[in-house]
Amino acid sequence: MRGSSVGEWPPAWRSTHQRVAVLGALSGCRDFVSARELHATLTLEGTTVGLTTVYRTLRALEQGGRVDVVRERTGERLYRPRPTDGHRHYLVCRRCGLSRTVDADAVERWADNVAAATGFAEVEHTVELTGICEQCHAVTPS
Amino acid sequence: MRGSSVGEWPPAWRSTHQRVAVLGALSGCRDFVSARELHATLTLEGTTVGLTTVYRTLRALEQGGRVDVVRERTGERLYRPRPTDGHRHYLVCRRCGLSRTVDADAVERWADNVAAATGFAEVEHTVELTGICEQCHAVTPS
DNA sequence: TTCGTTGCAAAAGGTTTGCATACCA
DNA sequence: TGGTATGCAAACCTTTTGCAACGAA
Repeated sequence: MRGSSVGEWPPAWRSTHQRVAVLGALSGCRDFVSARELHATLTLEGTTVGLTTVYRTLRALEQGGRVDVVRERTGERLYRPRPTDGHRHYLVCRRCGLSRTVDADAVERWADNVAAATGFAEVEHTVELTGICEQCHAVTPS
Repeated sequence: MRGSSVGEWPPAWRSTHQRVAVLGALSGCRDFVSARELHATLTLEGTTVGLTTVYRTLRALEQGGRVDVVRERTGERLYRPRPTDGHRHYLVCRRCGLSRTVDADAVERWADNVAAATGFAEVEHTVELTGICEQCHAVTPS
């Protein structure tokens, strides 16, 4: 979305072992994960972090534009570290969760045009693509 | 409003006064409404309908593809009757909720191309556009 | 009469908050 | 030391479900 400054989030961001752990675990994820999954992973690793802290950290990252967020059908939020600057769009497998970055220039251009044509200001867009990846589809086509 | 030639999703769809009321109230909405708002509206009108029934009716309409659904930032679902067949995309004002149908052929084509190029099956897409409408922006630019 | 539908209450599920404690800078 | 971060428990919100009563066909 437009207008999010990617630089520095909270004025004072302390480096605690919990935050480092959350960031580390998140970085290790290639696909989208929920706060609960992240918390479970950390716990299994032996890291002591509260679920609340995971939520708070993810929210801070989200506000800072450092992660991409999609919503499950249930409303649950799934997070993924943002590879580079600017936002990305993904195609996520509904079966296994595999995510794949897709080229979304066409959508970006379209969104810009809509913004210009409608008179709306501060137009932001969310695009979510889901499907069944080749592997999953091979196992159970329908 | 007219409800006779409605469609036929659930194998057996009984016409109860509650369902007629929900459909009527929903039809009267030009913009997106939540289940709670719909329920409140009906209650104010003097119609006795349970919140549960509103949810169930909306879910049935959603499954039958008779309403468009968007998600609030909070995760809350907002519904709007679908004008015609085929799904639509909207540009919604974050201040007043005003919604506007936008031409989304470009996005449809792009989604189809992505589906074809990635090997994913049953690709579905969700596109949500939000902004500040001209009126609201005139009142408080930022 | 039959069986889908309703509504209340309670559960579920995810996310946020209050508040006392712990700890980084 | 000062003020931020943490974590537990409880609160919140929206949505779903169990179940007995109801009512359309």
